[in-house]
Amino acid sequence: MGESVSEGLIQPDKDKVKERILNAAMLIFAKNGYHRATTIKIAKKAGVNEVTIFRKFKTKENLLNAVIRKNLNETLNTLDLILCKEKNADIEICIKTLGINLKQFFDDRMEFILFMITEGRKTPETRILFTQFQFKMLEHLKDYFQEQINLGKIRRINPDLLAFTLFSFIFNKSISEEVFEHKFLPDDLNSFEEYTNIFMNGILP
Amino acid sequence: MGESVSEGLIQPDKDKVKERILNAAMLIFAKNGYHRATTIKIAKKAGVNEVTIFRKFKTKENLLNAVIRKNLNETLNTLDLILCKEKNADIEICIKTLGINLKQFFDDRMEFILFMITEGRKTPETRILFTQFQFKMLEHLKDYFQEQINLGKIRRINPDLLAFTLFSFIFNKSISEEVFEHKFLPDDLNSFEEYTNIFMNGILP
Amino acid sequence: MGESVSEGLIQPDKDKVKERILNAAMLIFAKNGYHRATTIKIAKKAGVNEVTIFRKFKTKENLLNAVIRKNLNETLNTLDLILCKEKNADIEICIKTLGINLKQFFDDRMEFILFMITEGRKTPETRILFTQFQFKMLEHLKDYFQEQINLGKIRRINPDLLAFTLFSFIFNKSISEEVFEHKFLPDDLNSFEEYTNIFMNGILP
Amino acid sequence: MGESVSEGLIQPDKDKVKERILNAAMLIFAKNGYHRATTIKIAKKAGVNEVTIFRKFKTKENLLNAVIRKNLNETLNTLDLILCKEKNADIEICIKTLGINLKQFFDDRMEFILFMITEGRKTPETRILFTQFQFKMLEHLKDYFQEQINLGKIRRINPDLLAFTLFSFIFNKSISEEVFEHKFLPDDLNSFEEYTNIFMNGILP
DNA sequence: TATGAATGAGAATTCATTCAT
DNA sequence: AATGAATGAATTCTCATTCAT
Repeated sequence: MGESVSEGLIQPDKDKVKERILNAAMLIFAKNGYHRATTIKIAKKAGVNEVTIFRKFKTKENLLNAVIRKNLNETLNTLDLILCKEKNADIEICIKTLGINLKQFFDDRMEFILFMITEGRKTPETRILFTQFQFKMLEHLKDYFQEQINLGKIRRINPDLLAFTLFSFIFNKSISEEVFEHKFLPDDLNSFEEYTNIFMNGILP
Repeated sequence: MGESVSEGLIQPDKDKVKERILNAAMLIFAKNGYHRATTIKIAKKAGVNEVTIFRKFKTKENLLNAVIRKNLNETLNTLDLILCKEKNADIEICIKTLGINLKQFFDDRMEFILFMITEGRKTPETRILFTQFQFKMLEHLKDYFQEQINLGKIRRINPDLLAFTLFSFIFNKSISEEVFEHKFLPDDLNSFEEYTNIFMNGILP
Repeated sequence: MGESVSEGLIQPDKDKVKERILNAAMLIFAKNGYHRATTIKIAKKAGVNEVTIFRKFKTKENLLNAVIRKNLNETLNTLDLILCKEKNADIEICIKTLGINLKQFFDDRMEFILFMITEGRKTPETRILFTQFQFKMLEHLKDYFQEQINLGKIRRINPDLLAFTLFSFIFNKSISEEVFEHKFLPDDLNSFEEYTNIFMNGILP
Repeated sequence: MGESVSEGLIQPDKDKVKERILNAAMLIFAKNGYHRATTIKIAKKAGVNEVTIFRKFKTKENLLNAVIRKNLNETLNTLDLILCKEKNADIEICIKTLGINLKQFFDDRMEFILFMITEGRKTPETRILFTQFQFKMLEHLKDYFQEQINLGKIRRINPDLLAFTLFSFIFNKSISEEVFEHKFLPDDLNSFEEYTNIFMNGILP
């Protein structure tokens, strides 16, 4: 129905097609990996003719890059939202909330992230792009910790290391749950509670 | 016929061939991913005829499973060595040494681990196998921490969580360095020193 | 709607479009051969939309024929000019000048002529067309020689043969220079001078 | 030895396959041109599976080059035979015989030569190869004329030019008959007779 | 009339796998 | 037991051509 004949609606079909292909490709790529993701599967999923893909993206490799770029950008934007929100709350609460949100964020995208880790590594262009993704995330966290150090709320520790430590725990929890059959730490909420405790107080008695 | 100098001898080369194929396959798989790793490339690397692979392993999928099983076993054995060594030392020293060793261990195998993460996930059999890998590692660490808790050397915290926290940091450092262009934390030794400090004392002033 | 400033005007551009397509097609065909010459390349060169080609010419094969017909006609007209000019001059001068002009004429069109030789041969219609091209040229030359024979300026020799002999030399010089890396006879002017000498006096001492 | 059961026949099938493919390719290429000559057509003609072509020659382009190289070599060898034969006979007879032989030689290969002219021109390697072909032929002729000049049997004229002139007539006759519908000079024997007359005595009365 | 979007029919090429020796 | 030769099934990609506006 929607957008047609006249109706006067705003959004024309214009690049809906390109968009549809990108979305389909993203799903198929993430689920199957680059090679098992055939252009015909993608075309079917997108509801277009296979050739249309080549008209729009020239080569499969190109399509891959377009998919990565698009999703990375969207992902970075979402990330900004998450990271900016909690800055002024109490530090313990902040870390917990941020953890929960970030975990959800990774969980939602883990298939794509794993895809990036393996396929993205091969072309230098996407490798750089993907590096930015991690870098940006870590920089955000680092800034937050730096600020807290300046405010005297935490000890003077290398804020890069703090950022990396926190990131590792959350990212790894997400990746483990996606990759392995077995959940070593079953419950997110409790885990974060406990983790924050360790992170803040250390393990010594 | 050809190469059999004399018929009746013990033929120690017997399954050197199978071994050679498995080693070659492991390298080619890890470097290229399952699909880019063609049987002909593997055959060339192994110095055997392509068909020999099919004689020995029937299908490429089979070869993949054999490779994974073999490498996972070897890997688990190596892991045992690392994890058992340091148990009785001072806790801080122990964690640091273990970190260094584990990091080296991951670095050496990261290509294969990444390969497992992506390709292993697809066949249930290897997925289970791979799960054991993580499980075993975490169990070892957990046991260590449980012991330390019992000895009163660290507070009563969920030892699973402790294991997972430590593992995350090390594993993530290794994976980051393999996947991303940019090293966020440049130096292993210093990083571990600092990390151990946080891990043990927390971040609060 | 777009570009039609006002509806009712005479549109002199009318079949400028067809013309533009034909010119573009001629260049692309000659440079690439029929198959490498894609309709999209032609469209781009002509500055029109690909579909316009099909509006105007129905099929690519049709376009080919139109191109050939057009260029052959233009070519034949140009040829007429060259061949008619020199008829009354001294015979040696005439042959030399004609040689130079004809050579230039071939050089300018050799890509197209080579294209005709290979692609034109395949469709009977264009084959006939192209045959006329050679025929007309040879007839012109023949008439000239017949006339000279009648005037007693040259011996009674088969004028067809004379025409063909002269034509061969010039045509072959042009084709050789286009096709081969190496110029066997470097300089046109000298070569024609010498050639005319042989042609007129033979090789015997 | 070797290959087989019994039969004891000399010629093993060894590279008959490669040979068969080359021969089939040569025919299909010459008849259809590079693009119309599909690998499947070639495979069918050669009586092998399409893939075998790629096993043996990697790419279609490669096959093209192999075909050209092979045929050019065979052609150059045949040429040697023709050009060497008649050196000591009477000059007029020699030229006539050589003409007849050369004409036959071209007629037999004209499809391939035309194919070379158009497709060979595109890749530099084959272009050079093909240049040699013409060069060799002209050098042979030139040497012959030089000798005759030294013996005082013909006037002191640029022997390169003599070679080129003779070659042009013969080559052009062959090419014309292949390309055009219409034979301008119908009969080879008579034509050569007459041509030799002109070539030796010139056209003046 | 002109065109942006879409497509069906092949094309080359790759690859795991089987056959015959 | 091992291998060189051969192949069927897929896959990416190209191209002329049609559709809908």
